[in-house]
Amino acid sequence: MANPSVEPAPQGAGDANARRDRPPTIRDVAELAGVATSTVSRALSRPDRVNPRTRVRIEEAAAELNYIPSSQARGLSSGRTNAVAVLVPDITNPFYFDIIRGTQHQLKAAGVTQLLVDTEESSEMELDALHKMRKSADGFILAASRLTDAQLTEVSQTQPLVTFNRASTSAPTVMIDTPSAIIQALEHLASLGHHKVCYVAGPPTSWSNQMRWKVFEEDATKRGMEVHRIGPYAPKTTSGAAAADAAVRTGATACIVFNDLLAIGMLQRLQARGIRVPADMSIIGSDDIFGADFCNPPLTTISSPIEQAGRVAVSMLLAQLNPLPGSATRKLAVMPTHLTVRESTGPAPA
Amino acid sequence: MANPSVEPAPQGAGDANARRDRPPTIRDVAELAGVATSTVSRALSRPDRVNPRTRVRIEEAAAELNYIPSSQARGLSSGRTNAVAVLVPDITNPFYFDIIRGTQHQLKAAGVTQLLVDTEESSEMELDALHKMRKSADGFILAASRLTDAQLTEVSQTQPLVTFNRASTSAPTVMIDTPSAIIQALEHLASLGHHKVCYVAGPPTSWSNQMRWKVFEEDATKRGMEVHRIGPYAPKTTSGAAAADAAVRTGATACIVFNDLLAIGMLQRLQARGIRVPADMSIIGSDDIFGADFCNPPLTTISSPIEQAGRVAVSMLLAQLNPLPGSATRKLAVMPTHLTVRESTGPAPA
DNA sequence: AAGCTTGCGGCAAGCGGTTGCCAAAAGTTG
DNA sequence: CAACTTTTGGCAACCGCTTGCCGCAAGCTT
Repeated sequence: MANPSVEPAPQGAGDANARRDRPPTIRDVAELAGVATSTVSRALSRPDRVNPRTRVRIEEAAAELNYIPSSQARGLSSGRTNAVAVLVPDITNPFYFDIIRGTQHQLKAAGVTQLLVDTEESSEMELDALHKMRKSADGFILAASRLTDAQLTEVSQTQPLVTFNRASTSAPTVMIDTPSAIIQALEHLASLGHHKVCYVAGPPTSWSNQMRWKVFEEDATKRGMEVHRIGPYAPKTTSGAAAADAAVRTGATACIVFNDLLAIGMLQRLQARGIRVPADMSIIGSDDIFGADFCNPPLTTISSPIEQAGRVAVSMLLAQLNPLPGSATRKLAVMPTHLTVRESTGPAPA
Repeated sequence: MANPSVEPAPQGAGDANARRDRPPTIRDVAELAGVATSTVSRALSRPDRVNPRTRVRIEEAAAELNYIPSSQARGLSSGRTNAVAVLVPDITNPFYFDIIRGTQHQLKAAGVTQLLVDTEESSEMELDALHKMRKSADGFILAASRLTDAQLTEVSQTQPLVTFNRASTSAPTVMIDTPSAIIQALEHLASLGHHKVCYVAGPPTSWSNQMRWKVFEEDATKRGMEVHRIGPYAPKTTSGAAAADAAVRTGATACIVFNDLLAIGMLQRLQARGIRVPADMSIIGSDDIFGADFCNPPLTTISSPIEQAGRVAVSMLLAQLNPLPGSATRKLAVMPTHLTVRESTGPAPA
């Protein structure tokens, strides 16, 4: 049981850290530096509150002991956890991966821990997580929240949160500019001579699904197109087959699909059925997820800066958590979108 | 200072929770139940330690107040955080998404929080995270660790961890059975008449990359094949172009590629250059990630139960954290693999 | 040089739980 | 019914860190 690190260090203080078996606490540092724990605490959190000389001494002591403050203890007294929970409806969906990537990146930069939660497309689970974790997270990022407006409002009164792709009057929101994207997509289809278009709907509880449909209908009607709508479908490639079959039956020559996952699923089914894309039917997806560029044919899709959106969401949340006196907190960020034309769209069949 | 919760509830106890502004603490529960906080604590953690009647009373009080113990405070005294950190080299890589999915799922089932960390393929960041988070996580799962054996050994002495896809004598490991998979793949290629094969290498620090190459070389040589090796390449689709070009230059008719990401990148490049897959060259990937089934052509690949591997990793870690008297902790889990033949492999060109 | 401002750092009271220890209560036994 | 054992539950001391309050000493003013 002889712990080799018990041996006194020959001389260099560099390896003094290994001396204790138990992780060093603030008290150890205080003792080593010859000050009170409170001073150590301040030296580490508000450095300008202590004399530079003392601070240096403390920092050296801390470094020597290899001291790391316990986030738990810190959280206990400060009431903050230094963690943010990110709630996504489906961790399986590459779209959310991109979001997670963005949030993770930005949170890490801010030294905040990310708590990832998969709500499995269920508003109950979402609510439950929001409730259970209210003590363990300083704030929440709700990606594509399934909550009702009322629920959202209620929750946002208790805890800081920002929603993503879900409009809310009560909480800051970052949104993907779907409307203009849908219009771009319809413009593109119109220019290719399509007259009969179909919207392939995603989850009914998805706010962005509703928005997309609304704009789609309005704009397509305005253009005098024949408008169809099918769905709802689960936003997964596996739902693509059913969607593809239904889409074909509508007689539309082009589809704008709720998201890329579904669109890719449709692509596969259409190919299996010998329906050529884009010769027989054009397909436009949404999100430009991983895979959209190398599927077959490569998917024309509405590109959104998803990862960046994740970053912005974090910034907004952090701004809310640590309000800067000067700047008012931004309540809404709209991320620009554009249509990425690849090979799944082409001229309408004659 | 009148505490509103002192008012007796009219009758229904259901909405009593909304009464206090501050989240209820164990003290509130104790007061409501008319017992000491210690009793509440025990009633909630070791129910058999208190009288059933008292326990029921406490449970009711807790429910009424909507009490949720603070994991922070609990952790402070118990020394546990109820969180597990999962370290992945690159959160961008779909392969790790699958792992994360698995760990997330299993951790959630166990009521443990997942702390996700992207180490950016750097052993320093990995070490750093391991160090910085030793207080905030009860254990670690290292996916495809970039650490040296020595580092791994050292770290594993301080904190509970399990490695994934990284052999280790010091820590429990879950591995993908790469060797047999590579052999299957070579068998497949041999049966298609390929004689010149090329291994497209991934990151040199990746242990599984080394293993794959080792087995590849051995087995291909045994079969009397002409063996090539190119690389290393970053495991990203964008590295695929360079890899494809290099692969073509070797004169090999088939490649086994470090992973699907790289393989898909190669596919794209080969197509762009007019080199037909599989007519001119066969490609075999590894991991069967999202996208491997719908790229063009669909990728023949080594399928691994990645998500399940994540789950197993969690189980092993949790077993380590809460050792059951009876069962010895498993030190190694090997996940079976199989070759999924799709359309990127075909007969060797004449 | 005396009086005053200001900066620095210590004291101690929490933050919300857990847990060892012990006394009171309840149950057993002869 | 007394003596003894077993439960049950309260007291209080932490866990590691933060922070309001306050005293001291150094720096400044006149």
